[in-house]
Amino acid sequence: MRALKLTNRPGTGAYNKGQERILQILKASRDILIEQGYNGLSMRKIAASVGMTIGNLHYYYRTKKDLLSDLLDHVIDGYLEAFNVVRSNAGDSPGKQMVALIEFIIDDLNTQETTNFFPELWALSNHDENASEGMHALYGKVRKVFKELILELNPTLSGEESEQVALFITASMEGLTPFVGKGKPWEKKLPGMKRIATLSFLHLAENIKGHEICGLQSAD
Amino acid sequence: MRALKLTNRPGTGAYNKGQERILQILKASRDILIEQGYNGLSMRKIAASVGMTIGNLHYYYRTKKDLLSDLLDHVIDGYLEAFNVVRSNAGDSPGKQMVALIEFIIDDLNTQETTNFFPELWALSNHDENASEGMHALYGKVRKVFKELILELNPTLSGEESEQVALFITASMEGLTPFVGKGKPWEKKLPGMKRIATLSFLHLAENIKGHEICGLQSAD
DNA sequence: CAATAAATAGGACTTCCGACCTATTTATTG
DNA sequence: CAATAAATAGGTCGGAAGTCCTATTTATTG
Repeated sequence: MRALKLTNRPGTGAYNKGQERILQILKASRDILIEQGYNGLSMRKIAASVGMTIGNLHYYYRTKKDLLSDLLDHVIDGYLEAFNVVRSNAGDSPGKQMVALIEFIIDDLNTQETTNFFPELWALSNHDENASEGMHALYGKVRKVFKELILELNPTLSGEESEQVALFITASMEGLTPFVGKGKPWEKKLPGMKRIATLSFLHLAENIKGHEICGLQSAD
Repeated sequence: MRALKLTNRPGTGAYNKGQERILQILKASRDILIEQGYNGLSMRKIAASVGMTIGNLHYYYRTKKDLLSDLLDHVIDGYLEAFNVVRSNAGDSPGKQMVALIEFIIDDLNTQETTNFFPELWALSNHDENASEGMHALYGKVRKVFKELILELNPTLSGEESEQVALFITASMEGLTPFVGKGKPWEKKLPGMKRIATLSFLHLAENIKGHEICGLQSAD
């Protein structure tokens, strides 16, 4: 069950047809965003792709900004759902859970959607407050899971310290996107990156000491 | 000495004034790209920012595509120059050189230019062949340096293996951009990320074994 | 079936965009 | 200073963008 705000027009989506239309709009928008980037995303293209008129599209979304907001929420929700599914099926051991999540995230880089969507989201987040919020909400939830797993693997860490390690690990994986993503020059090295990542991150989580992170403005 | 193609119009930039104009155009374009994203970058805005007419701007750059190409080369060249300066001043020990480069790259994330420019570049590279080429040329040069340092730190690795470790390390650092960059929610954690990164990457480079990377489709 | 609201089509308006063209002015050079 | 090329201003064109408005059609509900 997805909990979308779904436009901000009173009445829209009350009938079944309207509900379906909104999903069609979001799917078409997502496809265009992925294939052509935000720069290539226009109300006219979306309407044409769905097979409706611009007037009708504006009946569902008064402004492009409203549509983008719903679109980002929609896509982000999809990722969170998939992430939670993987987490649920990853067994009990924190080590195994962490490896499963790392492998899922890195494998997922090799999809056209992820390869193209996230760089677009990062760029948008630099100039769009709403995109920034959605993006950081997503990553915050992912980090929270990693933070807790790291705490189990390394109980000497404080919550703050574990969170920083989680930040480093999750951010690092995202950085692989423009390099080993779908169609990228190092796409074929994705398995190697997965091995290095699991190895390196697990070692980091298990062995890092708190004082190695938070050395508050220490001398040389 | 920068070696820019500088437009593709015969004659342009022959006089001193023209040379300066081109630099003004590139600087204005860069500022707008950083502040408003590629979506907000238009010939009219650039012309207005420089204080010239659109007609005059088109005299220097026939198309927006030409301008973007020169702009990306311009900015990328700047980064490469800075990177090479740091490398030259980092001493002889491969370990120290690597730490210096890691610290430089991560510190640099905390500038508005880097924070905003690179996500824009990554997104562009998904839909613009020319942007993709320039971007991967830049990262290729950075990786080459890391690859050689890693080989010195860990002579048991093959060239191929060292390159993959370099890929992982450099990509990981880039991933920090949308999180600890200028104005980002975790900006204040940049020093912590720097410590974790140096620690983790140095350990990785020194201790990883070749078979841990290239386990060619081995069984479990 | 009538009433009501949702969904749709089609157009119109304004703004901005990239690109082009033609004089005119400015700088350089012989 | 004259000749030549560079640099500039200003206008124009077609197109695409977002937004809005008004009928008209369709679906739901009492």
